Amino acid sequence: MAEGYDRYIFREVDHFAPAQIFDCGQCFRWTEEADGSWTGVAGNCLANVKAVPSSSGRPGKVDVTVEGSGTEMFWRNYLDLDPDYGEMSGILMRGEPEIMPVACRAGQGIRILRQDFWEATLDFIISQNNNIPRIRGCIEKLSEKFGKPLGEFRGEERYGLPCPETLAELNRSDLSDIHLGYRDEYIIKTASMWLDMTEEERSASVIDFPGIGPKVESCIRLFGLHEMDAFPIDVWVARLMNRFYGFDEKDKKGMKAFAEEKFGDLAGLAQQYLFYFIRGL
DNA sequence: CGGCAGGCGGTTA
DNA sequence: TAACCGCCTGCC
Repeated sequence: MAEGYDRYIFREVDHFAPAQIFDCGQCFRWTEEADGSWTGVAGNCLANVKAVPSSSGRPGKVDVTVEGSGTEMFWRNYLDLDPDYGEMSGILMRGEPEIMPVACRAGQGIRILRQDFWEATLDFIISQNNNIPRIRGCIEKLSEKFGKPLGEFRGEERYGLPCPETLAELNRSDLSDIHLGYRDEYIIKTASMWLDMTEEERSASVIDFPGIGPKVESCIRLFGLHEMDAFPIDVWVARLMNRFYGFDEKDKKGMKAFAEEKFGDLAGLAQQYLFYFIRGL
């Protein structure tokens, strides 16, 4: 290993499966290495994360190797290592006896990352009318072209996500080689609006940014503001709600009310278990 | 080539 | 308020 890396070992962690956390649609910048560890970018910090299981079902360790400025506290917070996911999934299982226990067991290594508000905003505007591999490609290309170089990890240079100041200055033609389609306009407008607002104004009016409707807003609230009661309904969740609970796939209102009643404060976590479960079927 | 997936914005009644 | 369609790219 090269010099200049910091390494943090978090002990006694259970409910932590990188493949579930980084590949369940909440983030787009993490990729799996041949050894089963995951490398990715959060904020302007580059890291490699590895789960180290211990014997016979005891809580294991999370091994984080960092290139950049992220502190131990930053990564503990970003990976959401403090909340008791066993307790939270237990509450969800007891509240809904039909499909939730199965979904919770299938995705018991899921945690909801505490991502940056701007990062979630940019990512989920790009996610509209789009699929995960293409979203990942767009965000990588955007970062390579307009983001800050963060250093190399295992021979590959990585870049931070472009800041709103940079994107607000661009024309649509600057973004044409990223292949964002009509979303390029939303990104530029949102970036310039972002700069004129306080943090309170931004979080109070997420849905007023161009390119953000109810679904994208819910994603930004859940993943960028860690509002655990937000319940994003994408096509997969709508299909699941139809298949297992008999909702009409267009009845988003009914689904929201159901989620609020059954899952309450933990609806967002419930959504992640359900999303992970239905995608695996 | 056509069909389709994906979520928002705008228009219509 | 709901119903509908266009937007853009990539994959089948």
